[in-house]
Amino acid sequence: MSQRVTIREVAQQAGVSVGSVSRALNNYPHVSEELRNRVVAAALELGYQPAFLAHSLRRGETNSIGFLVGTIANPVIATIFEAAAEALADSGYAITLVSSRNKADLDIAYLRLLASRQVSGMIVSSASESQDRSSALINNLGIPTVMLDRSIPYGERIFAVQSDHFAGVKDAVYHLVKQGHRHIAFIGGPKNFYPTQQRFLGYRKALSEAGLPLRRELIRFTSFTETDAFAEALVLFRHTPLPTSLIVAGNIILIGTLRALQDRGLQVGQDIALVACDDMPLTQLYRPPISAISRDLNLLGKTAARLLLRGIQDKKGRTDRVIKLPTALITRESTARIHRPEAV
Amino acid sequence: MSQRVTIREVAQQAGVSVGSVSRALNNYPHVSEELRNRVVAAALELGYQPAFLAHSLRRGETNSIGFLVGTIANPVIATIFEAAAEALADSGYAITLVSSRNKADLDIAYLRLLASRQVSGMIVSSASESQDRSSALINNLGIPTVMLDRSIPYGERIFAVQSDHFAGVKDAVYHLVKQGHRHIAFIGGPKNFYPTQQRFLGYRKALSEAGLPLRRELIRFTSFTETDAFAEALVLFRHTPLPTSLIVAGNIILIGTLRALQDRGLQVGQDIALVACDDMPLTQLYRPPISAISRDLNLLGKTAARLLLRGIQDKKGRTDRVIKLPTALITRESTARIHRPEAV
DNA sequence: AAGGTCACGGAAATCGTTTTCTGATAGCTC
DNA sequence: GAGCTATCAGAAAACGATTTCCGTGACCTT
Repeated sequence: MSQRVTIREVAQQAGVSVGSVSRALNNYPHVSEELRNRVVAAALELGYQPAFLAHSLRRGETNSIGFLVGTIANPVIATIFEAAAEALADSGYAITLVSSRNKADLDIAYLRLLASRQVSGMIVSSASESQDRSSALINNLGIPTVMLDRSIPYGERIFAVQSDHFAGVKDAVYHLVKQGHRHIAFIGGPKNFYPTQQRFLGYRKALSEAGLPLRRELIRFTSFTETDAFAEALVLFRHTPLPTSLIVAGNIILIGTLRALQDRGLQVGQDIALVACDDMPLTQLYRPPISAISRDLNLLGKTAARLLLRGIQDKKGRTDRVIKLPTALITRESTARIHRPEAV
Repeated sequence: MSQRVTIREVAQQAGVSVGSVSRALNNYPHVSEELRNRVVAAALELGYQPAFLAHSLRRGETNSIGFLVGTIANPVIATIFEAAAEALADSGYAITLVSSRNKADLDIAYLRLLASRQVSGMIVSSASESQDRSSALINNLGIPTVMLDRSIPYGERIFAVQSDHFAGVKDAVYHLVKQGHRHIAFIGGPKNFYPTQQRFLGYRKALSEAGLPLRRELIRFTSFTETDAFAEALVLFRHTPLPTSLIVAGNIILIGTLRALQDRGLQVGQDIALVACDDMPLTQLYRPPISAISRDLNLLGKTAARLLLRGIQDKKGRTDRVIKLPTALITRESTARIHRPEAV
């Protein structure tokens, strides 16, 4: 139907050679003003759009970025993505987004797909148990890559931007301790998941600094699904005596936990104090509002984009390879005061 | 560094001609089992990955789909995207995702970008005021396109998959009327936004069927931002007498509305009955749980993908060009019964 | 034994650009 | 006016695949 108009036709229309058209359109030096005008006019008239594929093939780069996520349906990830996408688009990159649904096989398959599509760079935020395998693959591919909230692999042009979950949870524990809590429970994501590890380390560190014992029965780890989180939370809530406070490490897990609380007829802030990770509409609007370890998702995305762009351009890996961003504890009614002093 | 291995080297390694390698790898007929094995072995050994760019350039198609959204940070859109992405990936397509942040200029720019990247098809769910301009552009581009929850443009290979918002809101109004409500307010998105239009039509239709008047002062339209929704909701709540029930058309708008309710100290289900559009964790977990007009987002995404794949393959536009999917009203405590009979 | 099909090789055209290489023209110096 | 240097134009070679064309044996059928 609408046959693609090629550079050859533009050249013919303008009465110049093909090479000159290319030089004129790509703002090369040694091109007379008159020629450039003639070419631009012809291109405009014919509605010429350079063929992306031919351009990239010759240039050897696609100007596109591969973005691998565990699931984009997680609003936290989606927000980070959007911020990064804006920054990358400003620099002329388009993003190929692949979602592995947290399946290890798909992580690998998608990384290969992105490589075969010759992306100029990658941002990776997958979350399967295949950390090692996919890290190794990322190293081998030799594509500049930014790991989002993941531990960094050993490679040359591999970078990472992380949130300081360790400090975040430490702050949260301090806060709870100050409110008088001594039975502080913890529900985290998978054990080999970087944010979970950092949060748990912060939890342990803060407890030990406060002189409180680490109680195995107050600690649960779960997968990323609401149903698993629900089940693990129930296990925790069946324990007697009920812990007086709880730190929930993850927004999906929070949903499962809240369901479990409602299932057991427990009131947030009344029967148990609650701190969530990541401040979302749900934590703000819940009754009572839920204290949260917040972080600037927008900044996270923008930083990842900037880091990647530098990684793509710089031949020398001179820049810092890891950037750690702060968290901030927002206290709300869910941790306002202790309502069960007898349990403390 | 890791020099790309070309088809020529594979041919040499396998001791066959370049053409045979291509035929063997692409499952062409007239290729002996033995040759195919030899080629596959050589390819595996060398770690050969066909160059995507060269392949696409010659074949004239990229096997990639452009996906344009207003914002992927909206969980409803993200969920639909994920479902569609899975189906498309199964058919060997990768997705280039662009997010216009509901800006009209960016809608146009991104559509052009996708076209210049020679995507095989597009799924479009943008939501700016540029409906007409972008519709016209989509028609001109001649790329098979599925509109997500949008009115369908006139073009040949343009399709649409929509939710039956009209019926959904009608059901909601019927439900409220049955509960005894006669002052039913409505907060919608932008007026030229297809779902808003359909929902408002359903609202009007149901009111008139129930013999209730359409009261201008009970109807508000807002943009997609929480802050705008908050402001519009406040205007509504300052009106006296307060409407006894409210239908909120959109999940972002719901957030703003809930904030406004809390700001005014109004209790959901107590001071005002509430029906939301789209069932989300927030509607389920809110206290009291919020009635919602639900729809199968997964089905929506899968259907869009299927429709697009058919549109790409079929030369003849024989298939239905619009698919409408049902909604289902889920009643919860937010509309359980009237607590202010005096106001009815 | 003639004819047909099948399985391949080898070379070359093609996709639509960019980039290199080779000239050509103009302007300048002396 | 010869010689030299910028400055550009035009032809052709890439980029790495797919695809076509032609040719050649080998095998099968009748």
